Amino acid sequence: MKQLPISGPSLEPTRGACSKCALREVFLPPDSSASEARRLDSLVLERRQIRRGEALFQKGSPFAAVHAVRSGSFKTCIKTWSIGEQITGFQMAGELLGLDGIGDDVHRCDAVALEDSEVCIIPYGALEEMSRESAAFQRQFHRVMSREIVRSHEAMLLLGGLRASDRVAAFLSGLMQRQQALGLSPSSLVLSMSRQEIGTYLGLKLETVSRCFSRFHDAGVLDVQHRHIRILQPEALRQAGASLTDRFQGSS
Amino acid sequence: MKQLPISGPSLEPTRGACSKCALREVFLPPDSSASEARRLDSLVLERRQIRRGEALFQKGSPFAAVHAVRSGSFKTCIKTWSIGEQITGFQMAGELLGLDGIGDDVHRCDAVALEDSEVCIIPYGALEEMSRESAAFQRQFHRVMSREIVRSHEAMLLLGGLRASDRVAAFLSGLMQRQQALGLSPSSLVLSMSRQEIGTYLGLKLETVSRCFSRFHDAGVLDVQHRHIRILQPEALRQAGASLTDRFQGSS
DNA sequence: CGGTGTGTTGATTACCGTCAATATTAGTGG
DNA sequence: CCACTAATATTGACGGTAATCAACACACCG
Repeated sequence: MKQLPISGPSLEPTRGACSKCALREVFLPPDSSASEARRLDSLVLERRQIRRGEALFQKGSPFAAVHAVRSGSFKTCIKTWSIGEQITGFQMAGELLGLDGIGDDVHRCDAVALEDSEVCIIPYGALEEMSRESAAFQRQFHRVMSREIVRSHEAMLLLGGLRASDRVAAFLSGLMQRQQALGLSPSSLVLSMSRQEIGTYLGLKLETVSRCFSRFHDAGVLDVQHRHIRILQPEALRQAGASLTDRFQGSS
Repeated sequence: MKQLPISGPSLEPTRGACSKCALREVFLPPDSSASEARRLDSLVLERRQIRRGEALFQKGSPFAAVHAVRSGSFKTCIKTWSIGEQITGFQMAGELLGLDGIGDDVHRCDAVALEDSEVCIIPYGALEEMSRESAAFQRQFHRVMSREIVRSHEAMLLLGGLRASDRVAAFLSGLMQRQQALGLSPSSLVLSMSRQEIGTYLGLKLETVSRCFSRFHDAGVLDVQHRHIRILQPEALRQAGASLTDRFQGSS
């Protein structure tokens, strides 16, 4: 296996207020004031560039800050002696990293950049303080944590209840939705992760993932060219991976 | 499928301060003062008895409070049209229910009592308020949420990376540890959930769960008699389900 | 232009799911 | 208290899905 060095000397961080970057989506309620935006900016004292393959933090390293992905993308994974690794999530721009560390002041997983990326560093102490001062902000932070819980419960559903092809379909649907939320093309996407990594996330082997892509391709649902994916029949995908998007109660 | 009515007219709630019940373990740091304990008690205005099979809350119902299991046990599950149900966790005495609801002010899963149970009702508003007043309490609450995130990440590991028998072993190891944390016998336990439910949690069919129990029984690792389990070789179990308990980094 | 990492495809196998029959328990009412 | 029923659990035979092993194709990089 490769080493995953904690990233070396920083590249040049970009400039610009965080209240205007994706962080706004995470922390500011839709109807927030200018003063709240200023406060939000004051949280982020520092940014950091991480190169592809480097670790933002690793399991066991002390927890001090939450990170917001400003650009690029990450995977979070648990490595074990017996299994290898389980990927617990992929994070793209505007999403948070490191909430797992609050529990014991120590990170419980690795966070590795899938491409050259930049994160905003939000010191946890400052976050706590601001939560105490502003009820609105507190609420928003709790929402973020709660949604992460729901998200991983949905991942459990995916792992526990779906056949291979449906997992892949649900995975792609999810990526699509997140891209769309960022204002990017909803039908065309470039995967920043390998088949191996998708498999590790979905509880499948890379060959199985590859076969699923091929089958969707043959069926005319997707146009697959390595990591470039175009969704030709979004409806067919949603149907295959219906479990995560349907909000029905199975009564009767 | 059975109906899961929101529980009817309450049974008689028990008396006694919450700072002395299992809730203490959850919310009070080890070195907490008496005044903090009093404050904690002030959070819980009400208790509620839930009968076996009844729902404490259901997906879609408005979120207003977090619940702490005082006695008995629960399952939380997501029901979908296509899959049936995925159990996202089992909660026993001293554990929290309902954190999923904070995100959108609506519960995202059902919580159903596995046996006659009692919960403490902690209004979320009061919890927010106390979090703003006491940094120590705030920290503790964040810890609880964070640990729930880590817990479900570990569940993903289990679902994605382990063979059937190892899932069952890890599941039993986990139950054992939690029993032990409550000061109960670490070697003997009575399952409050059916094989079906264990299977639904572990992403397996009930027959597979049953077979695993039988194989462990034959191997002399467990003494299985329906829902009464005695662990004869804890070491063998831990070894089979090593993934969740090992804290190593897979380097080199 | 090789070489390495990544992805695709095929053949075979192992594990778990499915279907089905039986056993055991708990819960109910005589 | 016992008989009866429904729910839960065990066990077996069989089949399907995904893992494994292996060969090959393709891009990206020096």
